[in-house]
Amino acid sequence: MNQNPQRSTLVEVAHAAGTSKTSVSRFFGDERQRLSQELQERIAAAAKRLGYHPNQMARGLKGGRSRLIGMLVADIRNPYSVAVMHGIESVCQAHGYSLMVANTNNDPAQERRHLELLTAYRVEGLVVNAAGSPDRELAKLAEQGTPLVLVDRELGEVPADMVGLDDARAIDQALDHLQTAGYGELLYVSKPTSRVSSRRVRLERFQHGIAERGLVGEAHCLTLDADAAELDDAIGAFLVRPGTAPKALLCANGQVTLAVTRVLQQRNVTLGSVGLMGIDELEWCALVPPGITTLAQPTDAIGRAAVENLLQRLESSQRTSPPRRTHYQAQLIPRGSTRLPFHHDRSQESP
Amino acid sequence: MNQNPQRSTLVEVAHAAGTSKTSVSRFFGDERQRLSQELQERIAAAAKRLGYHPNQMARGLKGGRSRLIGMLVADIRNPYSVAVMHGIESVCQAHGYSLMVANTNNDPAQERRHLELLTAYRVEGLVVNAAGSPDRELAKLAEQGTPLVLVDRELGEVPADMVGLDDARAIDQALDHLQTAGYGELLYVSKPTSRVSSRRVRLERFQHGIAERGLVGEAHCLTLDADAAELDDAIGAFLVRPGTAPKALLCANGQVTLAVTRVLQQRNVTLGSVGLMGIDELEWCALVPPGITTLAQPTDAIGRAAVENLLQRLESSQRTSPPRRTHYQAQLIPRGSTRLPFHHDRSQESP
DNA sequence: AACTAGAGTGGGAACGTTCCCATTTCGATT
DNA sequence: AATCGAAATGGGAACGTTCCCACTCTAGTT
Repeated sequence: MNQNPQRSTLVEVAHAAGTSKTSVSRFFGDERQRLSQELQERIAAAAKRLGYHPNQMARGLKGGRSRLIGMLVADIRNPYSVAVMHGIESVCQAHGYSLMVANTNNDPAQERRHLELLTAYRVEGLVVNAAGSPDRELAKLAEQGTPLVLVDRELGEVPADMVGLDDARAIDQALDHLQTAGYGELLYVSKPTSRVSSRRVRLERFQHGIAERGLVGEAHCLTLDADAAELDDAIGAFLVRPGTAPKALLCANGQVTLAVTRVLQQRNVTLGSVGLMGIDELEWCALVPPGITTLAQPTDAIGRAAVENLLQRLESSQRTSPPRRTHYQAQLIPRGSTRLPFHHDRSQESP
Repeated sequence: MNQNPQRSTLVEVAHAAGTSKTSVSRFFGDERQRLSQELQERIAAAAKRLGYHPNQMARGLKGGRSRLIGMLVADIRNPYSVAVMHGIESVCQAHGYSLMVANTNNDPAQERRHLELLTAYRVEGLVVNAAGSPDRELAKLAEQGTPLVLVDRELGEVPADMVGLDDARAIDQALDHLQTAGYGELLYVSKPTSRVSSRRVRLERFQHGIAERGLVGEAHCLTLDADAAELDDAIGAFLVRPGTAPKALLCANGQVTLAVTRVLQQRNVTLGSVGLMGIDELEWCALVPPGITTLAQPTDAIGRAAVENLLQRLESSQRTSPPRRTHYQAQLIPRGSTRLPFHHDRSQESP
């Protein structure tokens, strides 16, 4: 019919409805009550007929409100990140914000790039779960008035709210559980702590924790993707090391749990006789016999809390109040992988 | 220092650099070559000093190019969707586009809502992987000139490109594999086909396929979240049904595979003696002994193809050429779950 | 009868860009 | 010497909104 079905504008609707742009603007903004019933109907009809939808870009320009929340994710294929993102998204939506997600593939260069993009779209708030973390840029952003929330990891110099797991307590829970279950010699496996605060806290607490509890322990940090062989070697060495107490592996996060489980399986290790436990609950942990014990993070709560923090600063404009930290407790889900077979009873050692 | 560190604008930079907004615009657009070396340096310095970043909203307004690609995802927690999304994101990025993701939780109302939002931001193209699918709205969008790509599923009336798996061929591969492996009696488990074309194609091909091959078979569609009990019942009934040939289950997608595996494990079924196979490769499929046979989808390729399609239409402006369908082949990954134990040899039946 | 309040409406200037169209300068060509 | 073209720059009108500030009623108050 009409050869050029361009998107129509406010003015066109106004014209079609025989009124002014101001009234149409009021209709689509939140000021309908100011319009007479009759005018409202005319506008609604015209808008529908023309297939009009307000242009959010133009709105953002004038009003200064983009209604956009940005999120910087280190690795979108990590189930943890996705779960948190899910929580974030629902809160955003509930408050009329849209979420703009940028995946950085754990690459500082991409982080910087994406951060720039996000600010170019004038996101009103930013959730950051990044690796290398362009601190300087983030700090500048915060300074310019964009509220920031860090998820799972802090960044030393950046004054921002933080939401995450109570890492220290989680490690304590793990150690307590393993000790109670009868394991006495531990290997902690983590990705390199680099600049990720949660990894660092977990590692340190592990070191302290085993000392406090009189356990034998050792920690190993490695990049999983790079040297699969290294992980295999480390675990191999741990397993053959002569020792008196039952051995167990503690995995710093879900990705590590996956990698470690693969290695153990390849080595034909029976889970339980060698203990296995990981932070992060994954959908398959119950399926690998005899079930892998995990510490579940309340991912949804973490995501929600992140945005709620953001929105609070945004709306109450207590923008400059000091940074808050919110820490959630992990939930222990005990399964067979930390249950010693009978013959491994504490009082006896097999030859 | 400065009490009001507002974001600075083009004009401010121009002023600071002692030049006009046009030149600054040229500097940040792609027309630097038109500026003298000296002026370029002055602008760069001023911009840096003021911490200037172009406002993408304003750019979008004037130029009509939002540089935004939208994506409607039915379920962001589905690893398949995330994998596809990953492919999409990298191509977007490579071409200077940003991705705006909207998760619809399989809810038509949210789909509509989010679609509206996406168009409000004037996304230049749209990737759709939705459930209920507001066909009308999508059709209108397409009509208005926004390129559309459907992923994994088609929508009858919407004239749009489509990228996905060669579903029919995949089912054939599965049936061939199962038959060769010695299974003769099959149960196909799927979520309700409803309006999802890929599910429908797979189901129909299964029905035809077993007939063609002279296999005994049956299909069951159910919503996984709602009645976990129903799945258990269905599988139970299938397993006890008297039959002569070895039995196997075929799962229509990754979510089904997960649910089915849970049921089988709870029922203490040994995988292999009852065959199990699923579409979609999941990271844990190798870990559940003796390994679950899958048909892997080339998710990354699918995502990339989706955006490439979009960009082609966007840039070559062959906007009105007829819809294209791109189908990828699945890759069979054979594992223990479709390997019959010896005593199940074809020529004999156990008592 | 003049005044006020408020409800309903509209005009026009922003918002921060891009892009079309000048204008200036200067060396090269007629 | 007059003309031309190209290179380097700038002025100003859009883009589609919002929002401030009118303006016009009608009805109630003095």
